[in-house]
Amino acid sequence: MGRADGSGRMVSPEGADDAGTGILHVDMDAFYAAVEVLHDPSLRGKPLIIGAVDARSVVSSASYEARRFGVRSAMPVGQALRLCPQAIVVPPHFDRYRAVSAQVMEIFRSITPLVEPLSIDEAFLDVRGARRLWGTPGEVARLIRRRVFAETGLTASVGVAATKHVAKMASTIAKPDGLLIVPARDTQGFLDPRPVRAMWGVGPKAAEALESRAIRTIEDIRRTPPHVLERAIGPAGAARIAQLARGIDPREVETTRVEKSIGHEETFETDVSDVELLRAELLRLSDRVGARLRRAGLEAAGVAIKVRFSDFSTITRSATLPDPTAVGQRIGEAARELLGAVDLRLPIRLIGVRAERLVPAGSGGARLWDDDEDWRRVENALDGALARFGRGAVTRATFLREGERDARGPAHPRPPADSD
DNA sequence: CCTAGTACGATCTGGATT
DNA sequence: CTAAAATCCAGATCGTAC
Repeated sequence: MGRADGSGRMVSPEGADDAGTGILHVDMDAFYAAVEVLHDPSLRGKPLIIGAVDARSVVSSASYEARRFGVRSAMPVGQALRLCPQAIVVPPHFDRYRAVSAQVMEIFRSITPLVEPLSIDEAFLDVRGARRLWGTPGEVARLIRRRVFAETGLTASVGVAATKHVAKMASTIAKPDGLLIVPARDTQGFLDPRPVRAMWGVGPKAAEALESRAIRTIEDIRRTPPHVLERAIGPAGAARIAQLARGIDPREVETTRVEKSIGHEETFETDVSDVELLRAELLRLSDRVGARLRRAGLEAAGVAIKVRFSDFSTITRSATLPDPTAVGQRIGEAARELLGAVDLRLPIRLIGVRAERLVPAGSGGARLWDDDEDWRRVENALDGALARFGRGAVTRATFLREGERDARGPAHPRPPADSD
């Protein structure tokens, strides 16, 4: 197929059949590189690598001129330069990308409120209800491509289909500067011949697990009995791809999403063995995490650290906080405690801090935690006292069971023959 | 010039609870 | 009353995506 370098560009003709569709996936082409060209037009037409200049950085984005040489995202910059020595390395300017991204998302929202940003440079749109205002899904897709180019100078590729999964696949195939419409009745024919790896959510591991069983195309998936798929990639994955392979994807375009974790990590320029330096870094990262939590009006109930050693092996350690917090110091203390339990025989390449199990700041979780704290005190006290009399541990559950009669009463009738 | 940073969901494991 | 199976939860890891 050879489309990773952009050679597969395609544009569905005007008036193409778009019956039964309504989900658009819009994806900006070589986004970071394209924004840099906007900023410095002398870069146009040249092989560009967007990536930090330090030794251990990887390619964040590459212009199609560079991709022709085999340069890909996530490739070490050094390797990319070996493939394409004449490439120009440009350090990333995320503020620029964010600004252009906001502009593009605004264009989407001027068409429909049903916009689901997937990342800084792509989004799903549900335009099924926009017909009266803007025309059919195919017409809306053309309008969006035209407007994005007119208002930002950037090209976007669009997939149009009946579902998110097919729309996403279609935009990938259309790239760059393309449009691919897959009318509902053509969905199966579109999916069947494609390699399993082209499915959204099938990465190298799953693809290898399937291919080693001679499951190479989406049609193969469709014809494989469930238990074979399950043994290859596990029950959840199997159920998912079995559905997607049949064009079944009930996921809606979701306009709101709650963050489940907030973290920061960093790779050192050279590996670090000095524990004091690591502790200082943990505190720095924790302060940043705390700041972001507060800005979002959230608190973390749990903290995790991540440590990558010189041999690239990686561990994570996590713990529950005494009570939820957005205070960098508290997060840092917890992070340092976790680091204390880590075997530091190997030098460390990367360290990170992540806030988990986020709850709205104030209210909410706090009361439950107070309760729990009280109970822990009671349990600990009685545990110690009663242990001496040869009784088993006294737990909160003991009290709840014993107290049920009086505390709950008729409002909570005891179920017939459950527990015990 | 070897391998970023951020985030999410699934899976596995071990302990506690029912 | 005890034993065991089922269930839940937290922590750890893995795979994926951009």
